[in-house]
Amino acid sequence: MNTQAHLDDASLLLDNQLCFKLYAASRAVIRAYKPMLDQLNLTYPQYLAMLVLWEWQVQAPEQPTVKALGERLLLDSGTLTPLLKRLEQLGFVSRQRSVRDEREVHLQLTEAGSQLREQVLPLRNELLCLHGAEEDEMVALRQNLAQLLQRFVAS
Amino acid sequence: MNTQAHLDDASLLLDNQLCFKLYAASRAVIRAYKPMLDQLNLTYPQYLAMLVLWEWQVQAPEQPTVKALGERLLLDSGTLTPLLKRLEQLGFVSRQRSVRDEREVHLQLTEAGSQLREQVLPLRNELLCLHGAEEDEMVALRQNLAQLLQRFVAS
DNA sequence: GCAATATAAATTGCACGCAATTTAATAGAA
DNA sequence: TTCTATTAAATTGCGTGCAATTTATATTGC
Repeated sequence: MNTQAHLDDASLLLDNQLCFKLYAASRAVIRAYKPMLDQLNLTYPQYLAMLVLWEWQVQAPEQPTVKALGERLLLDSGTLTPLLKRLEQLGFVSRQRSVRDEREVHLQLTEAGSQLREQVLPLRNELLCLHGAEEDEMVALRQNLAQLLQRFVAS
Repeated sequence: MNTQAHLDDASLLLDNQLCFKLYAASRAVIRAYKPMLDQLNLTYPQYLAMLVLWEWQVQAPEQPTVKALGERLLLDSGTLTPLLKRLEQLGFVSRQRSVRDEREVHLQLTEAGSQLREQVLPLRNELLCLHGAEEDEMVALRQNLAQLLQRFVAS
């Protein structure tokens, strides 16, 4: 019973765990988004999916498949299929089997889904204001996270 | 249909979203922990709960309640009750109603739960090595996250 | 002392995440 | 061509997260 020997090792203290800080911060930010997302009738991962679809509408000629969306969000079909069915039920997205390759499902924004974007910007600015988010600080953190993410995803 | 007006606004691009980076990085790190946690027979939030219990064993005279654990992990009884029942089934934790206040449930490490800690340190070092985590970088990121977390939890 | 309030866990219900499997369709090799 | 391997979604099962409610107990205000 040499418990004491381990007390000196602070590396397992919760407060020293980067992994917990990440986990807690991520959930805290999602929680902060909730009031805004409630107004849009979206959950947080649904919102992220919509961000990708709005972006795709502009940048790419063809609508993305479930796989392409999953690569962007780092999510698999086990998560995305039911999520997309809900977005379809909400009337924001339509899903259709590819004619060229019937394994694929293409995603298309409906008019309502497309127009939802207009509501996001003002709500999001309000949100950032509310939490006094500093632009500089956020840019720095984002870069740090990108680095970390790359390291861990690359693994 | 002034879609074009919004194209110029890059603030809604996924890659510019701090919230997505946080969310993705958090999941990536959890994924990286999985091989290690599989060896310990723990899920990630179960591991965080064990970290708190190991810490508590040393620092506080009395065993924590579910509420105290929840305050530390920022989780409520809806998440913790079933999680703790699983830790109990695994033989790592025992739960007992407080005698003084029967609303409370106190948590105690079993011998197996206490001993599990011995296995963590070497596994975790291996993990950090594997992903080439730089100590400096991690400290900086942790501080940034702590700041962000405080701002968003304080809200 | 006792009704009203507050508090701690537990429960319920729903939406993720993700591993593992299944289904359907395509691509590739012999 | 036909058999095999690969691929994209969907499905299944389990463990969170979290809002909302319920249950049981303790505290309070009168």
